[in-house]
Amino acid sequence: MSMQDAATGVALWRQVADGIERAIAEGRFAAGEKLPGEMEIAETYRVNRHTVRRALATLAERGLVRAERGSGTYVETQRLAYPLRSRTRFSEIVGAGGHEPRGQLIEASDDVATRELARELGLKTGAPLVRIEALRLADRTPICVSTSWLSAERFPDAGQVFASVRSMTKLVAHYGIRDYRRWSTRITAAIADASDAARLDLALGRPVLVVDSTDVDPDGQPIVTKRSRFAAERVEFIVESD
Amino acid sequence: MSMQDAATGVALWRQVADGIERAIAEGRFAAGEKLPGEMEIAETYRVNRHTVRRALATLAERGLVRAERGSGTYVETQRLAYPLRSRTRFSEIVGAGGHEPRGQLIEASDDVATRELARELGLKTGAPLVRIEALRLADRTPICVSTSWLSAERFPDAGQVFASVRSMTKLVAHYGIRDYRRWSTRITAAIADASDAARLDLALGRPVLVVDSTDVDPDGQPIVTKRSRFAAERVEFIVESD
DNA sequence: TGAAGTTGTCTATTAGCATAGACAACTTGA
DNA sequence: TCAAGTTGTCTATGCTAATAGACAACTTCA
Repeated sequence: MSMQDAATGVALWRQVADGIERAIAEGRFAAGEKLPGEMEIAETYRVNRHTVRRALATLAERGLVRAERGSGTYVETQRLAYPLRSRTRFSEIVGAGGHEPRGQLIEASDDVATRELARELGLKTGAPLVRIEALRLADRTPICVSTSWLSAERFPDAGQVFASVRSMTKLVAHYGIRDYRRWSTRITAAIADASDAARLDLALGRPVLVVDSTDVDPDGQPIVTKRSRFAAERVEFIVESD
Repeated sequence: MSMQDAATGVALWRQVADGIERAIAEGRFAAGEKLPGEMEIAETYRVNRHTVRRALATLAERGLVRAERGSGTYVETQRLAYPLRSRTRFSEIVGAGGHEPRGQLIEASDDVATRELARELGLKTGAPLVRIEALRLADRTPICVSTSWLSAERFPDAGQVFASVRSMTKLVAHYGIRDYRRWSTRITAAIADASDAARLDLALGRPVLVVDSTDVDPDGQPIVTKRSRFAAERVEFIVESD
């Protein structure tokens, strides 16, 4: 009576996928952490790299991991809890969740105030503005793309400053503003457009949370108004009633 | 995010095999019971008959089921507990186990006593004997092949009698012996020879328990001496110390 | 800027899985 | 003895799994 391999009839890629999933579930790979390379996984399971790729593909389809070409495959982070209150700082929220907040400038340009922007910022229509397009990440995971408008008179060269400090908090601190608070927040949802989807590494047709917000300094003077698009599958907003 | 079939990466035959094994474990098919035909199983699982055959083959290899050509596939019985004591009756032991004892004559012939046989039966060397080759089963499962020798003088036409009664107990009762008891029992083991293997439905190279025994009547007079070959994988002898 | 390392994609080959049909070999029960 | 039903075996076909190699596309870091 020959002893049967316990896994006969179960595809290799399935065994590999189950193994990786178990490892993640057991916490042997933390959320956001980089998995070993496909070659290395192939060696540990003693299978072909293509077999590993198939296993990872199924995990990616289920949202457990995310592959980044040229970089590696990462354990998908849990949906980030994003509280909305008067003190809302991306870096603090992400840091409190155990992740490293990162930011990167996509584009900075001059703009002029539409009527809506002018009203939000307490300026006149047509006032000169600086428009900053930025991507914000937790570890390696893109969280949101935000378009910020600031007064070009009050924050000259804001684009260049942001490029170096990569943080809105640090940007305004550069201009002597040590504190600010959220003045208004409006939330809606939409389907990511092509450029946002690309930047957020989202599949086509996926939803984003669209947040229009304005921050003011301690004197109540508007500093910046933003339109941020959050990857809906990666965050959940917590509204604290007070 | 398309929902993945829970069984993707698991071969169909494996799923069928697991399903049948679970059904047996849950008692939905009793030991010794006949499974539905391969065609019927194929329909319930909605797979090809050959896929069912593969599933059954793996279960058979593990000893959970046994296929009988032309008849059906049966759930393998548990190893039969076969107590060895002075009152040892195949039919009683098998019946006590909840199975139907069956016997069938393979061959009956005249023989003469070797010195060993003569000693066992209390006869002289060269005395005329009847030799009965019989197969004994529990339900449909072959348990043992036994070669029995009886005195041709005391039990004339024993072969024909056995052919009709199919039981050693009934055979000797036919000659007026209402009771008998085990006088000696010796146990050893061997590999089944080709003919025994075929009769016991054993794979080549499988072991048999070889039991040499002699029964005597209430007066202590030897009745029959036998050499039985039990399928080792289907029985376990219980030696009761008293 | 370049080298090393990563994932993505392509072609190709071999083995196993699953299906289908036909018929043989055998058992069972009428 | 026969018909129906069963398991066993054969051929054939298409699809999936798994392996192998090569190179492209991209990121990271020195």
